[in-house]
Amino acid sequence: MPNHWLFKSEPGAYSWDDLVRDRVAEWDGVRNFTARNLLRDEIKTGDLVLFYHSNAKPPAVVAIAEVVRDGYPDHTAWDPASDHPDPKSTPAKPRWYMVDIVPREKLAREVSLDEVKTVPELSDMVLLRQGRLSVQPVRPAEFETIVRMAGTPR
DNA sequence: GCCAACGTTGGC
DNA sequence: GCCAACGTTGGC
Repeated sequence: MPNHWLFKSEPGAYSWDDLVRDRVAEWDGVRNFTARNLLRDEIKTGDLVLFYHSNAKPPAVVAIAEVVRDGYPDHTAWDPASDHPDPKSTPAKPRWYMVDIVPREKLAREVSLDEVKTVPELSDMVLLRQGRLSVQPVRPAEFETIVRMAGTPR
């Protein structure tokens, strides 16, 4: 069984449409140890990802992506020309990790953060409990609930 | 643009 | 190892 996750991205930086255009993305630039540990150790090929637009109007889950490569070192960390270099990370001792994802399907309609907050069975989502974590686990039931909401008119 | 929450850094 | 200072995220 695949595991389920939620990845956040600011659409101004990298949107769902960007992923569709690129067909595959290296999920680079994550610079948080909790998220790093998930990327390095837990998130595996075949896992499903809720793609969330943060800092959007409204912030919302917009689509489903799929992991196509297990965690590997984020090479942008030791590239001084990248958007998020970290001199403490080297090829010999990588500090940050990433996975590759591909677009799987856009939700029939997006499910906003406000809407997530109204659903009792979603009240324990990491999205609500620990709002700032940009790569986070999602329970299978939570994943199913959101997908179902996306197919159901308000 | 503001600011609360919270993760990270570094002095001690 | 503690904790103050600082930086970032992200909702509003």
